[in-house]
Amino acid sequence: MPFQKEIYKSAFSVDNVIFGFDGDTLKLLLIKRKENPYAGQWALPGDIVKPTENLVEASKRVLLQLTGVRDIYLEQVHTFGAVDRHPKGRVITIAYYALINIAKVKIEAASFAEQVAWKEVRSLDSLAFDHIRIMNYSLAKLRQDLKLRPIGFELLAEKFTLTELQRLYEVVLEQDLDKRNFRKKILSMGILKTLHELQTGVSHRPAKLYSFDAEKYEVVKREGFIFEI
Amino acid sequence: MPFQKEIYKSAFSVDNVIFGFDGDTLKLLLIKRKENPYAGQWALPGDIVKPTENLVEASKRVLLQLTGVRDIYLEQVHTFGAVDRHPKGRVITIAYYALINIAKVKIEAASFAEQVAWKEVRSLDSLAFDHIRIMNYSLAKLRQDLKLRPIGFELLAEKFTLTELQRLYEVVLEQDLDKRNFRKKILSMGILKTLHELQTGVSHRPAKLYSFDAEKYEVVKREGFIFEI
DNA sequence: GCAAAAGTGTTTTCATTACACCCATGT
DNA sequence: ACATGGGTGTAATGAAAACACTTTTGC
Repeated sequence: MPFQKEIYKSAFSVDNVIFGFDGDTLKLLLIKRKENPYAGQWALPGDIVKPTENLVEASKRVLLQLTGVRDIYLEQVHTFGAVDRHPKGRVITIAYYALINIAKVKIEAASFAEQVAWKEVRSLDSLAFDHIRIMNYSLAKLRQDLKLRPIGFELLAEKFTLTELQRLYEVVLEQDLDKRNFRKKILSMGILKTLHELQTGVSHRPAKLYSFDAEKYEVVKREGFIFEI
Repeated sequence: MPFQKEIYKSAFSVDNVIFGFDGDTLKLLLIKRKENPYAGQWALPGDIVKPTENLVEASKRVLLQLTGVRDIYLEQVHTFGAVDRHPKGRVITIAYYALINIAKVKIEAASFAEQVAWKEVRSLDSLAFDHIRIMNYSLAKLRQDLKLRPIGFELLAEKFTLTELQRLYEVVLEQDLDKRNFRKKILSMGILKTLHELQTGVSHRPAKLYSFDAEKYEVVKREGFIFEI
């Protein structure tokens, strides 16, 4: 018997903070809980970790089970462990965050999720447990990371215009950026591929399309580079 | 009964990565374990979290019990949760790190610590559990944080010279810094108090003494400032 | 031909870097 | 008087910020 019985009176869970972008606003993937505690309330998709699974695996499994979302890169944010954060016992939770393109995934409620939906981050005021706090913490980390690394490409379609990319940065950072300076900077990083294709079906001058060049990024990253907007 | 029994077959611990500076090298506070697993090996001071304590509290309690170190600011680094990281069961651990001035604390082994000691970070090659990995991860975070915030003052005496401060940055970052530029920069931040006192007992021109001005730092921080060396 | 967004360069400003000599003290 | 680290300023370079007009398409 490795430890005394009493230490087993605790459990740990994972919670996923999944940000999505619809071209206009920043959204969060939430489930409506079917079961108690907090039945009927919106919550982050999360659940207890099984004894035989690693944390990120657990996070991916839970996300898939509850929302149908699969195959995404999750980054650990922080562990929340206040004694009273869960009404039914001592449950600490490890939060993970990710960015995804809303148009690329289909969401589907299952397990103890009664519904799944994308909700605007700015409109959220209450969530189950301490999930508002977890969301705010993750959002702060997202903003910080967005300034240091080229994340954010995940949130767009495969092919995107520079204006779309700029809009994404503006929405996440909640600040306006200068068009010329933004383009100069993002292009000078050498992590975009010009596709020599144009936007179609717009009633104005069509924009050039770009895609994120993961290989170039790897090279640049190895040489130790700092991404900053 | 909140959850099924089986989820209680897991536990969580905290581990402390305590960096210290002796004016010359960066050190890590370690304990020699008295008990199994890993009896006789050096390890980070850590232990299982009790059901009734918050995580940081647990971290402080464990640190005090094992090493005698009290009253320090601990920052959460990351949670490590590989299924096989603990030989006796499923134990995930939340790592905290801190910086302290070696001369200011007295360390004292107790509980399941047979010894406590400061070991040079550069000389470490193996530790109990996955503690080397945890240390490396924390060191990376320390370096990152050192560039963004004025931590590091914790590692020095109340009164210090600019050369001492520079030496600290050089040791942690493992790079040489230009004396004039370092001084220009650190002074321009307005977070140091000039004490109008001089070093004594040195066989060269005595240096001016400074102290960290926490109030000025709070003001500057509120106005949103970025510390960078 | 008008509306709507795309696309494009230059100047100014500021921060970073590189760099060498005199100063105050103890022995 | 010499050895030791303390202390100081300036010029050159490069990055960031500010800023306005022409272009291309659909209707």
